[in-house]
Amino acid sequence: MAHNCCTKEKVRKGLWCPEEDEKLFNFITSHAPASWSSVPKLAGLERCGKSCRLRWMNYLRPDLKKECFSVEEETMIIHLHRMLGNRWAQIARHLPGRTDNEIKNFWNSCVKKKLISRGLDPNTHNLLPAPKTAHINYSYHLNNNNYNNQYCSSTSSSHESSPLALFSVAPPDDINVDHVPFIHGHGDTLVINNIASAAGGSVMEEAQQVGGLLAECCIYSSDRLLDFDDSWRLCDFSYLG
DNA sequence: AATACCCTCAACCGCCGATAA
DNA sequence: TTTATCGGCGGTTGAGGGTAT
Repeated sequence: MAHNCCTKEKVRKGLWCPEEDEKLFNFITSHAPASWSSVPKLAGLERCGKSCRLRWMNYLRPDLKKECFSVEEETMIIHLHRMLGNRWAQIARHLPGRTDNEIKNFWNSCVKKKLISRGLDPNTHNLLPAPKTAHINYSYHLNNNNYNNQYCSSTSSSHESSPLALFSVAPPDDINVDHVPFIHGHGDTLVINNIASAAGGSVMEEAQQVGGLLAECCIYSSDRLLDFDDSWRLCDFSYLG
């Protein structure tokens, strides 16, 4: 059923001009309209009430942030999307000054592509079928004052080696936070399967206690994005040629 | 310089649930 | 209980700007 305000004649559509913005802004900030459907007539606008509401909510509201999304906001959006799916309005409630529309656009134009490039399905946040896999020979050693030079290793076979390949690592059953993998290759993406369960679900907290520095790598578990923290670092692995 | 293609994002559309009459 | 209206939401569109050819 059409909204009452939308069925009236002389309803403008399309982009808002500065004069319209000024009329709407002045009206809303100086009145408390009972309903959005009454706004166009009272504010002297040839728009429907829905359009006025949208313009106010998404653009004119004084509490809106105008700057680009921060890294923290992006991380928050990814986390919330994993939990809530495409419930943009709910996600927006956790990000003050951001609108559902803005977050939706940001997701569709930027975040989606980033996740895909990291080998993750943006809808499910699970791993996509890897276009390339490289079984690697990897070793773990601690990079921490208390545990320096402790070392253990595990091996697997290798199909190919490319410094920028997306690769999947199946850690040994006994992986734990005493055995933090060391990664070379900044910007690479390392996918660690089952690390959360292997570490009792608190690998990040434990890893922070282990200490070290953070490498510029992207690290994911197969079922959730792991939170980075500057207090620990993944260090070394080597490909089998 | 001209054209095609791509990307971003503001705005619209259609649907849904809540509420009032 | 039914109907009309509204606010709110998610999906989609298309204008306009940027980039590649």
